[in-house]
Amino acid sequence: MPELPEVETVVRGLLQSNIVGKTITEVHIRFPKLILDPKAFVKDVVGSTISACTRRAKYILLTFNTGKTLLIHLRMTGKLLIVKKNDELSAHEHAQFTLDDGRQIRFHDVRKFGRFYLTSDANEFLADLGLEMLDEDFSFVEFCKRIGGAKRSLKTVLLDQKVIAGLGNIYADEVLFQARLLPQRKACTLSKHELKALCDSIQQVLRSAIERGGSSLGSGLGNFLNSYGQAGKNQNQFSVYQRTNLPCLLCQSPIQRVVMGQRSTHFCPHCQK
DNA sequence: AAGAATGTTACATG
DNA sequence: ACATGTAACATTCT
Repeated sequence: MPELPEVETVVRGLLQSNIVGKTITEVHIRFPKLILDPKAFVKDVVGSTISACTRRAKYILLTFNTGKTLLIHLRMTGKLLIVKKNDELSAHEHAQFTLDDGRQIRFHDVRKFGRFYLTSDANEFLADLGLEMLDEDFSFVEFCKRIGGAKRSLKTVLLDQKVIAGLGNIYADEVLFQARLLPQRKACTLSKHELKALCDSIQQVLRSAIERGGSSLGSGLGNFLNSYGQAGKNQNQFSVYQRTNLPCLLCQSPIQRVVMGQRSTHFCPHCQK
């Protein structure tokens, strides 16, 4: 689940929990593939103080006073949970960071796709990622430059993290509905007006999803939860995602589902052009 | 019980 | 170099 709004929700939760300024007294990695060199990682991080917690694309960045940055990618089912350090360990908790105030940050991941990366140069690590759509210095001109010429379909382009950072399968579909554009449209066929609609839709969809605390699908263990273990509310706002054959909210036509680039893709064949 | 699931990457093919 | 397609990762849910 975790796309930009979910990752942003996690980061805001961590900030609210006042983890910045806390020192890490103990680290346990119980799933070795989580990070390149678990032993070196533990050695490196123990004793560090968290100096910042931010987001870039779908990465959570924990910056330490040592100058190193821990980048966490949740992939499909990863979660970061804040608990008391004596809380019983549950299944799928693959890493834990004990803080000097008696709490722990735990990494929970059913499918084990999530990864940690420790770097002394976060900028270099993140250099190839695409536009940050909600940044203060976001520029529509830059957006057009990146999207406008692409010969690929809009769906593929929106999912390409090197073009635009942070959209995933859910929000790509929602954005295209909001912009009234078919996922199959080639990006290079968009008029200036349509590019503007696309740009505005991305920002609106992301902003409102963040306001609602992200999207949580279903009730399983893989479901998105924020750092307090709470579900989001945005799943109730979907216009097309997982609404196959249900009536379009605007025109009542049945929502269609096709597969593009191995991902299920939902759209209204009447409203989207 | 087969198929799909929010993400990414590596590899192959055109 | 670009575009598309497939498999793989690991597990759970429908």
